[in-house]
Amino acid sequence: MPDTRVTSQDVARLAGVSQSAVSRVFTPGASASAATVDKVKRAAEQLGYRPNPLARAMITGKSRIIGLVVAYLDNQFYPLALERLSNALQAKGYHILVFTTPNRADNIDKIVSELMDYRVDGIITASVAMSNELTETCARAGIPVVMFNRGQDGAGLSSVTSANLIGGRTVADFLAAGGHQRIAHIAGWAGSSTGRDRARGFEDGLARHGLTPSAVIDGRFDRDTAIAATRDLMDSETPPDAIFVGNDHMAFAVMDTLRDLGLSIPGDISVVGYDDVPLAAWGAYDLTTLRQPVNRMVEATVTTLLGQIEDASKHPEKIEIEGPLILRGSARIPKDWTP
Amino acid sequence: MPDTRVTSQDVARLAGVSQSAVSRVFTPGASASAATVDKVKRAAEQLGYRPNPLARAMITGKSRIIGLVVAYLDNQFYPLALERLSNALQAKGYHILVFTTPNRADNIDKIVSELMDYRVDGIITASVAMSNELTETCARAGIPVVMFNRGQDGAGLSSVTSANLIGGRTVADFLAAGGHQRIAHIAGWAGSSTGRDRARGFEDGLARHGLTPSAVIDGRFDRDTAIAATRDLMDSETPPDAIFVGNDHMAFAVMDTLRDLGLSIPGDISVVGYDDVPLAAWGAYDLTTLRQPVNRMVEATVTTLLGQIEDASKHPEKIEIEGPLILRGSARIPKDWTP
DNA sequence: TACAAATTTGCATACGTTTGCAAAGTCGGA
DNA sequence: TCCGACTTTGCAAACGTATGCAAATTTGTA
Repeated sequence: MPDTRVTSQDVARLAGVSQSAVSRVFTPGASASAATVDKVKRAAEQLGYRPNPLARAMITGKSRIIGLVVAYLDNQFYPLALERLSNALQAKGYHILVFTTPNRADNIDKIVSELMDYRVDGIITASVAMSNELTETCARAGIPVVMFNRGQDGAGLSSVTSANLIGGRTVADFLAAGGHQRIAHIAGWAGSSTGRDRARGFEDGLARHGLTPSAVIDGRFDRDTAIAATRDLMDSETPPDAIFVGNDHMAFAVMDTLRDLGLSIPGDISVVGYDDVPLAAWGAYDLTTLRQPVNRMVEATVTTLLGQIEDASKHPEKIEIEGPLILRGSARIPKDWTP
Repeated sequence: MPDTRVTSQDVARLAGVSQSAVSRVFTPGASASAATVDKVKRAAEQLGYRPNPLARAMITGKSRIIGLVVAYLDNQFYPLALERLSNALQAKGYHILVFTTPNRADNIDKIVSELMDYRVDGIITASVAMSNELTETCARAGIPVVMFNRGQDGAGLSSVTSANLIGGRTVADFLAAGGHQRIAHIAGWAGSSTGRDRARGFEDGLARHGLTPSAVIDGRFDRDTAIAATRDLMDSETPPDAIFVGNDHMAFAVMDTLRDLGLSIPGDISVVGYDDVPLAAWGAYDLTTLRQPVNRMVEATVTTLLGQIEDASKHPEKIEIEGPLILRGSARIPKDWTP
């Protein structure tokens, strides 16, 4: 009957060895004879012993805990990423300590302090930007940070994003090839690299076709803002016949609003999103969107982070992963379209 | 310039007091003179000292970490709950360590072991059932557990759910009053208390009106299963004119499928869900559904859990929270309907 | 068989806190 | 002014593990 609080001492006593021996048996790198390993394992099994990760963390300085800072979970993309990240890290013996935050900069300061208190081995920020000052703090404390789905100008931190510039350009090509005349953009939050890059790629892309967006509005990655923006666009003298929306979450709001106005999609107007969250494939929206390959992004995030944890001399890297445009029913498809 | 790894020793040295004094200043209950408090705070500020929670956890046995076990994050209800839980717990100085699991029982065993390794102060399981054996293990280890959105027959554990029986009954009343003739139920997973209770409440409710469900199919809280179930239902000789679906997540699938079949909602058939996730309010679905008051459920969860943590003698309690039926456009509304 | 090299083992210490205990200090009232 | 009651303080021992070091044991080689 395995009971509470059994320590390496107890195991040592039962196995007739020293506490150090027990420790060594449970420490991957350490040396112990086959005989000791056997005795100790047997005793440990019998008592139901498992090493205390907290005590271990104290002495090694490694907690095997990764801090995850996340802002909003209402955009389906993030829970999905969280789930995948947790699975991948669990498989490697790490766990995720969650910190939620409204996207206020001052708040992040506090949160990073708390993270450092817990001696997390690494930090993943999802949809959250880090000030340069904060970057510096983490670097000095030797805690690797990976920004997930957000970039940063300085070379200080690792980041994993999709190829937002290329993605924006692809959408531009697609909409231009579709023969749309007035193409508007409800952009992702201008305060985020992700939002800016998609917008820039999009405008660049249009320019190549001699076009320019009929309007660009900051949607702030927010549903209500996107709804208001859509209303404004459609109220104008020359409403758009296509809208590229900065992410799927807003695109759904846009589609709801357009239908509210009695418009047909894509008959009257095309809508293209960004992310390809599962909901985009559901019948009610059937949204044409540029996929962010969440699996590969998660994989890259974990690899980079663990790499930096295991080898502190490793340099931060900025990883961009390209995703395809997923053709569905919310936007007119050009004849002979090839991506 | 606050730097890495400053300990209470360093602060003590600078402040000219003993290390214990520093500890006492940072320990809420302890006694220290105003003069010491001042000296220590000043020194701590200057060095950028913050107590190490791991060391604290070692000695007190309290980690201020709550383990959260969660199965699937694709049903919007759970990320939302997670976010709220995290916020509420953070406000109380606790943090969430996430454990994801496919819903396999054997897996849960391992996960609970890991949780106990980390000496979590409490456990919240969301949409996950606990075996009686496991319940026993936690009880013996003195770790309080609250099951969120899932109940259990034995009296061993606390649980917080909505009033699923009453909810199911309310939906039955509503659909019966709407004059529907053949009412089917695509139920939540029969392996979950939540799914069973809603189904039972629903059948009881119909019985009161002298009705019986035209069909009951286990949808397993799964989108694909729900789609298949819907197809089966509509393929039958006497297809239903109303479907009560065990949760919103499946209800969306049902609506997509019905529309695919060219049916009009609620003209040809009414659909009612359960949860009232944000998506239910969006234009594309506009789903009539029974609300699970997530805020109050989270509040109750946190209160119960922290209560048990702070007072170990407290008994587990089973809390049920009633929610209203939210009337929207997916189901015919009876004249003069009052809940 | 003997001896050097390599491996295994135990001892003791460290990690950064909290806390029981006893000594020292503070305060008020007679 | 003196004494008891109460508060504050420092000392030292925990908490459960990892690890450097030196002693002990095993292994390999001539």
